[in-house]
Amino acid sequence: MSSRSANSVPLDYSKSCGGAALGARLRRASEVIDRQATLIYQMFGTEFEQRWYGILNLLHRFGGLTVGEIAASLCISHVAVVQARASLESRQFIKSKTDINDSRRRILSLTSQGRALVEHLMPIWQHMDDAARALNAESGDLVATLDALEDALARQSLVDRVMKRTSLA
Amino acid sequence: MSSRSANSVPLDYSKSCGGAALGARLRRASEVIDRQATLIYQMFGTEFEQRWYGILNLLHRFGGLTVGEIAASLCISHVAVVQARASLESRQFIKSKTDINDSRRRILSLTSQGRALVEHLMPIWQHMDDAARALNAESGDLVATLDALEDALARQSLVDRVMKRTSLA
DNA sequence: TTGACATATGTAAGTGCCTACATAAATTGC
DNA sequence: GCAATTTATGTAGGCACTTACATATGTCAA
Repeated sequence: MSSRSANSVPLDYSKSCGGAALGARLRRASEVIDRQATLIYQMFGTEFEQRWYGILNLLHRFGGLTVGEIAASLCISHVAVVQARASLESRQFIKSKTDINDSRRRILSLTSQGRALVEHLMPIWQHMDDAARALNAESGDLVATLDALEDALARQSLVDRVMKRTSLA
Repeated sequence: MSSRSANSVPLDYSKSCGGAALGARLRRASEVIDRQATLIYQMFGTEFEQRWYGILNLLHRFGGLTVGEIAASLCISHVAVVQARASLESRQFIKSKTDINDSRRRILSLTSQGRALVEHLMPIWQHMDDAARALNAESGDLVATLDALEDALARQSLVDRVMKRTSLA
């Protein structure tokens, strides 16, 4: 490596950054977790996409649900649900039918293959939960911290906080 | 809404989920922050992409750097840097030249327009830093918690933690 | 000094979300 | 009972990353 600048460039600059890098920091953490989870499914020999998790779990626990209900419950856009649905339906893990009482709605439910997939992955998910609980404890309760962040942002959004400090306020 | 199932579906199911949802939880938080930051730049009337931030900051503080140096410093892939570079260069905020001593390398640096953009955004970034510091305090030191999470994962990865609990160990 | 390997950058395609927009069906007000 | 609005779903394309692979250049050992 050239000695031109190597000495002066920090090894993990994002750690030293404030506001505008907080999102990047969170993104990086989520990507690490996602990557590791993907590896675990691979080692377990099961084709599985992260985005299936919430939907499969909800359908397994609560039976048939609409796209909108799932989106609301998982706090994601309905579009994300629609996309995951396409992916799950093409592999026949879920099926969908139009609601008899409201034909705008589409009710999703597990197929027997979907149920089998959930049963198959249950032990892995249990282990992941255990591991996550340990990680959470070791990190000083990340989950509580994320809850607190959401609360803080609900009290006053980042936009409001910044605008308050600006001539644009 | 039909009464079919509404009562039984939790409002924020991802909060009640453990391991496999931790990544989703982090992702959601990062998206909230990113979205708000995007709004702030919009209100400030400046076209700005999130992914420019780290690179512009590094180049502003440390002068010319290579793609690899930037990637290492920001803990992102070199591909992410290459893509951001294309975006920044097409708008003439940065320029690049091949390293004289090693023609595999490409040294990126700010143009005068790039420097002007950084100077223009400095006050906003300062406000965002202040706001982030406040959010960090209100959330119970999110940054420290993320540091601790990274440390915990470095001690033992999620993969190892799960495999240890599995017959695959 | 040349062949094997390592390093730096770049391209293509994928991931899991998103916003903006389109369409169809239900509801509401007049 | 019909237009205006709201609600539910769907499509197109974007974002900030990623992995897998391709190419060019440098390094090092026999």
